[in-house]
Amino acid sequence: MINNMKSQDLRQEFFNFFSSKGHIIVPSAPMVVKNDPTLMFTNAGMNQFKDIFLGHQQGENKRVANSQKCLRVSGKHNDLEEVGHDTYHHTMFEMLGNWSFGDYFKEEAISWAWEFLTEKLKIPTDRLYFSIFEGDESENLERDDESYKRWKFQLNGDDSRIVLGNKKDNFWEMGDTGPCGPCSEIHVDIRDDEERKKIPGKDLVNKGHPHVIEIWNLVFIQYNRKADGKLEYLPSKHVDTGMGFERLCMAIQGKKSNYETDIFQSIIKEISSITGKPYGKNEKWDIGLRVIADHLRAVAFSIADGQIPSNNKAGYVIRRILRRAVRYGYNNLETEEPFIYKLVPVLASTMGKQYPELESGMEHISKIIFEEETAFLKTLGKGLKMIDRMVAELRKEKKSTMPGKAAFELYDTFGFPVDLTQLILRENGLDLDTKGFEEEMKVQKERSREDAAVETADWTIVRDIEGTTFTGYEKTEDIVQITKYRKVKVKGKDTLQLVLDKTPFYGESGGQAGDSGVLNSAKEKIVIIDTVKENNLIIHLAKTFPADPAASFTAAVDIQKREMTANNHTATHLLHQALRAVLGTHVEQKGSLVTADRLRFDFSHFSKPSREELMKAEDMVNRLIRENHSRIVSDGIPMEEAKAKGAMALFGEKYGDRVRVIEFGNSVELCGGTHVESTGKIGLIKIVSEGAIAAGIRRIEAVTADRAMEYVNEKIATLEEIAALLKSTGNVRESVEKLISENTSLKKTIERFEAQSAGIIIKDLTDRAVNVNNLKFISGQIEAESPEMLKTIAYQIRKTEENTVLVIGSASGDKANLIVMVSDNLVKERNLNATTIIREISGEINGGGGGQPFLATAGGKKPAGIPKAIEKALMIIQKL
RNA sequence: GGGGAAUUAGCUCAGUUGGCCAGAGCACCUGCCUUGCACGCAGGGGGUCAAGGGUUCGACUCCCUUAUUCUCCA
Repeated sequence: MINNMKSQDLRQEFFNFFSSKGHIIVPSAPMVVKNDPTLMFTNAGMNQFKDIFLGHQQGENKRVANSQKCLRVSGKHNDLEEVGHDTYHHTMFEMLGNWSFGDYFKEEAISWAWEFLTEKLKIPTDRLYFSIFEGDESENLERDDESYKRWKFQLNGDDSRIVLGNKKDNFWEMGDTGPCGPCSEIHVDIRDDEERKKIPGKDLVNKGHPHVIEIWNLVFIQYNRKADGKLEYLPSKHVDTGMGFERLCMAIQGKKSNYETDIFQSIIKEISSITGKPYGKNEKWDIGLRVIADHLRAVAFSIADGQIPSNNKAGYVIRRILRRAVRYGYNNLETEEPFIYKLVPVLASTMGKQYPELESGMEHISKIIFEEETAFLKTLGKGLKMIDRMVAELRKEKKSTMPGKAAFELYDTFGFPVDLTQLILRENGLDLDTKGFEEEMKVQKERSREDAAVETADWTIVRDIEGTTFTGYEKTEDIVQITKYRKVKVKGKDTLQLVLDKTPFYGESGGQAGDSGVLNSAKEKIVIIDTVKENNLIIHLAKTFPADPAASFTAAVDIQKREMTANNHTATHLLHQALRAVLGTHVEQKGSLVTADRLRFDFSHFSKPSREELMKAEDMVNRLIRENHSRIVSDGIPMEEAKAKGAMALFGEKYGDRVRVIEFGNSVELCGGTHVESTGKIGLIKIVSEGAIAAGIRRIEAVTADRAMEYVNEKIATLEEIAALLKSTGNVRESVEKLISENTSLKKTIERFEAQSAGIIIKDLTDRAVNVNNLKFISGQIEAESPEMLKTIAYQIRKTEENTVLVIGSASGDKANLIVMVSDNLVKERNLNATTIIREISGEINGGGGGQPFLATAGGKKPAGIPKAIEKALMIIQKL
């Protein structure tokens, strides 16, 4: 069956085949899911058609086929830590599929699968096995005889290649409820003839043998599972098939491993040439090569879909995958420099034809990977230093096990992978307390979970009305009634939540802060601090509970705050447009916060925008403001129409949803927020700051309208004040520069003078030195500007005089300072100690102090005691 | 959203229960040596120890607040 068809041709063959059977070939949906909160990544071909199966939406075409890029990093059959150790697990893979939405069913699906595999691709029938659902008594489900008959027909009446499968293997369900049905799998046996003679392939189906594998699953959706667990027939039946592309290539190209197909070999060859580690020579190298080849695909595709590695959610998953690749490079292939980014062009040339986003985004993808690699290698380097120190310490203490806590600290705080820690320990003949590590990990997880916990009381229902109507687009004041309320305890703090039948209050969402305001009834006034959104429910956070919840209220939004917020929100849209114009269309919104006071806009961009670029963007927004573009709102239009208008930034919306589009001139965005009527109202925008928040993501903060004026005026006022202070009428900068250079030279002059005056004092003091008990005793009260002066003198004398004890004091206001210096030779030879001396004498100035044997200081509140303290010191020396 | 860590010269980093007036390498400047590709030697300049507050005789070191960056968990 060795066919040697290239992967690209094989994929095309699939499209051609199903195209000839009346299917429309659709492009792959993004691998990174933006509009389904239950899913971060596309993990199966059917994801993008979920709504059609659920009956929420009609498909445009009844017959569709495609190749879907998928990512799986967790789940029962896939653990990230396993990828690369075997020859068939992947994080990212392609799923070929053909779909029927209420059109053809089992007969066609089976006969086409047969035709494609055995006639088009010429896979010998004696290598194929077909499983069908055997039925299940507990569900009262019968054997899938339709499929059985059809396969038997294809096999010319020979049913020896048909295998019965149980509910676990051959009954597919989307979730606990929803569409489901029997499925029929096609398995292929790619073992050598010799092995095939020993054990029949039929015995190995679904037994986890790496060379007797499922390659195509045909799912026949004919039931709907209801909430009570019962099954009912669907009015229209669907076909959902999925064929693992990498496996298919392996079978057709006569390889024993997915990684030996041309899909991966081009990448692996490139890694080999960079690292000098060929594939197939050494198991350790092979694992590294496989891991990197696999992860490169996952990471590159994610970045192409706009998901940059970051420190949470989907971005964190991508970061972990990339770091795992770096780790294996470092461990198994001895790479110490970034190199994965160099592989992007090879990947783009292998897969770019089918996935053009790889080619167009090549430079961007490389850059992001390079930065991430560099950052992680730096982290590793730091960790290695730390672990070396820890190993040395363990050795010194003659311990053989590193505590789990230490390894956890390395991991948790410094991001140093545990497996590396373990490896290094092993190389040094040490162990790791893995149990302790796991325990620390558990504590960390619990802490995070606890934080998320909230205590929620049940709703008190006032009126039995479902949901809330938002009237805030048209009004800022409305007559409303309370439908329910409750108390919620978050981290020990009570908040009071009110839900209204309708409300002009905007609930925090889409980055825009919630409204505040008041609810007034005939008898009382309730202050609303904030408004939030929980799913589609608008919840008002109140300061007090109403005494009479059944009363009718006038809800009034804080208009000033609302208007200021609207200024900032519209300005955010204009800024987005301007950044795309100035920096390029790779700029995409990654987050946004709009409050009354300011706006914050996060966007994807790989380098720091220059001052000029920022000014250009700001200028453009100000121009758009002056051009006074009017707001055009299209509410409740279908997603497709919004896209046709050129709407940017698709977040959280599901395919087929009704959406709201806001337009100002050429700015078109999907947005549920509140905006100004025309851009002129904003008046002015000023960018206040710009910085990085993650690799490849920048953040801009800006102010508008009154706040922008305040900002500008403040800056001007400061400048004017400085000019006034400098009495500079012309160039303030020159004046400041002059001032600075003068200042430094003055500082030096002072230093010189201080040294000089210290010199005079020192001379004076040394002149009055007395010989006591075989040593030189220097003492006196001096006038010092600061305690620092005493120190300077003491260090100076220490340098010039030997065999000396110095005791000097100075007074500044009502504070007294003392310093005692003992020459090094006296410390050594006669065991003198400045600290003991100062302790004994500092009582005289009502203070205390300490220091080292050669130098000690003390401070106190009785300057009059200085002479007495010095006297006492002399007595101590005399008594020696 | 929560936890941990870091921030010291232009750059990369040391700085040990709070105390020898804050150090190294690279870079920079001056001089010497020398035809070389990290030259060598001698000397020198450069620090609000992230910012602000507190404790102390004394804080880079301890405590609090803020900012920025890294990192783990959700």
